[in-house]
Amino acid sequence: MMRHRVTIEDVARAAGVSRQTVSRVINNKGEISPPTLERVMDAIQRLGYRPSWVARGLATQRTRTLGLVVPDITNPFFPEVARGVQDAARAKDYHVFLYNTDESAEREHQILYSLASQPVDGILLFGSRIADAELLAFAEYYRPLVVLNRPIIHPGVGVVLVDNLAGARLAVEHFVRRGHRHIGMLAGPPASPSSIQRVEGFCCALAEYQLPFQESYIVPGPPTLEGGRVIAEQLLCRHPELTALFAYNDMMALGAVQTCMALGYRVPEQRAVIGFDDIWIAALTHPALTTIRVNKYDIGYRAARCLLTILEDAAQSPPAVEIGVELVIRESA
Amino acid sequence: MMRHRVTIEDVARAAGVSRQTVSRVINNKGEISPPTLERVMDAIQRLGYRPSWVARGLATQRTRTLGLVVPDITNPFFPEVARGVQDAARAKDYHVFLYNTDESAEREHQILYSLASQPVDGILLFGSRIADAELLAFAEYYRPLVVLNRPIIHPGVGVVLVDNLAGARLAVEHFVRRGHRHIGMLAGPPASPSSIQRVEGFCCALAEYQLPFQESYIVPGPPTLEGGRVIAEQLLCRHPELTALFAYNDMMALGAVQTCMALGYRVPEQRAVIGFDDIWIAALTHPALTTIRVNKYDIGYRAARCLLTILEDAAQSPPAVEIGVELVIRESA
DNA sequence: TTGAAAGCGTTACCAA
DNA sequence: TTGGTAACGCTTTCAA
Repeated sequence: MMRHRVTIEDVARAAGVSRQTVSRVINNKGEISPPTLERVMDAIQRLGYRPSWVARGLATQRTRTLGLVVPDITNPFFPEVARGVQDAARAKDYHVFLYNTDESAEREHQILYSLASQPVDGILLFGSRIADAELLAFAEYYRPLVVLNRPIIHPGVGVVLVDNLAGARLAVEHFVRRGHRHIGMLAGPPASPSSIQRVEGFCCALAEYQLPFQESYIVPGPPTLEGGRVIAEQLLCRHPELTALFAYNDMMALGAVQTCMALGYRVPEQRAVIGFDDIWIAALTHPALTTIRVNKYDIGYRAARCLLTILEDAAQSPPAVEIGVELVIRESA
Repeated sequence: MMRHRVTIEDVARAAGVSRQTVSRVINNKGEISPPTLERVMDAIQRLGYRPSWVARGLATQRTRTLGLVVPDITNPFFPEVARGVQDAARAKDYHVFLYNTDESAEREHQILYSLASQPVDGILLFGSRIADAELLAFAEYYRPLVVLNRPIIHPGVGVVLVDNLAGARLAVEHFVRRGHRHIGMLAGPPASPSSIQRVEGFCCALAEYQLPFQESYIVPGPPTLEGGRVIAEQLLCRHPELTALFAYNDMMALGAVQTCMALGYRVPEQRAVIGFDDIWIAALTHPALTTIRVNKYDIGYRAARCLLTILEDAAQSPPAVEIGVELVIRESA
């Protein structure tokens, strides 16, 4: 059986000093005479003492803990983001909790407020699906928070923005260069801000190049392989004139490619497809996917850095973190 | 600014009862008269009171928190595992911390002992790379722990075992059925128990079918696409007689397929490849990968269930969780 | 340079 | 059914 946890008290007794002195030693705070230091260190060593995170948390009101909220860690976009967060957190000796919302606004709400009951010093919210007003209300209620792709302006709230507009434009321009004029779009979840932004960028670019457009050239759907398949089929059957498809993300793009091939079109000769994100699989499929690359690790890393900055410098609200995008030309377009 | 956190004290005062009573209400413990209950509930509501996880943790010595340790969440094997863990944890209202060891025994050691300083009630250790003795020492030192693919027998330590031996045998049998006799293996990291087990199963099956064998038919390497490429090239160049390759995991298998094709072999006609794990990408590559499927979500889910059982029933050491495998025949073999 | 005492927000134990 | 008091393990503040 585990014997009584060794506490600061035990160490103090063993070293013949007060708890206070031990506390000073483990926190490198205040001056301590070498002999005392040595005795304390020795006692800590001997007893295998490890300060309790929880007790310390209660005393300081800080747990050195971050909450990372994503739609689904199984979505290939997020592991890299998470990794970036963890690396940044670890460098500052923070721990990170992980939560999945499953794209459900209700679940997200629930997680957010449960997080408020303390375990974390700050929250990273990626792929948020709750309404602006609700997010704002939460930001009001809660402590440090960093959100992805939601242009919220609020003290103590950090913002990470992916240049979705530029990305969509890049895709359209590439299609145009390849001689396409009729371009359809597989949009993502209607509640997803990044989908909304990509659609907007798409529309702008279309207008700019004076390309033909109908409302039904854009169809929303779940951001999955299956979603891509279904939407692409709808698009292609209803609009045979479409020769190019721009997808909200790579998974949908992959589904779209599959549908094209199933329908007997050669890709990219007869139907071209461009995705978004450049998840690692994009380079390995056949045909390899042309896509808009987003540095996912960077999103996580820089978002976490931003959060840590806010945490250490309470007053400051750092400027928005901007994440650039880039066109990666492979085979599908 | 956030005003003073509302505490149980505030609620008690507002409801005109003692803290104790409030505590009873939020924990559904003990009998409480309806009118009191109502007043307390009302006060909680009005004040927006949320019990502090940390204070509760200090008082109960339980944080309802799990630590999940994996080599790298970016490795496509682990997101699903993590998801399983999280779903199981969430069902019991536990939170989960995530850590990456980067396949480094030293880093793993560090994380494990840092976890011991409290934040978690129990640990899930997947893809461990530390030595048996060290793991045992830690199990001795530490609280509830569940490990993957390490046949550790120790009270309070749960074990999840993937049937790697059977998996390797399945692969070899399939090769044999397809007429292959000279089979090479791309082994994983030498320190990985699951790699060791897969190699062992491979050797046994080879012997059983009296297939030709040389030590150099098995070459270890990093469990990545690149690792697979390099090892496959070594194997194929040194042993042109090999017509079939069994890989430690799907990433290596994918690399092996690439090398085969780069070397001018057709897959599966001239060189066949079988992977392990059945990560989701395996079905999407060209050729699609024949592989040994492991239910990754299940690993996480059942491991977490096992840990929670130990936590709730301290004495009990549940039986090992066994995870079956299955051959998935696609195109690469 | 060191120590004593109070406090962080909750639960546990024992009375009332 | 309810309340008082003492933990839980640490840091902070103030003295010595």
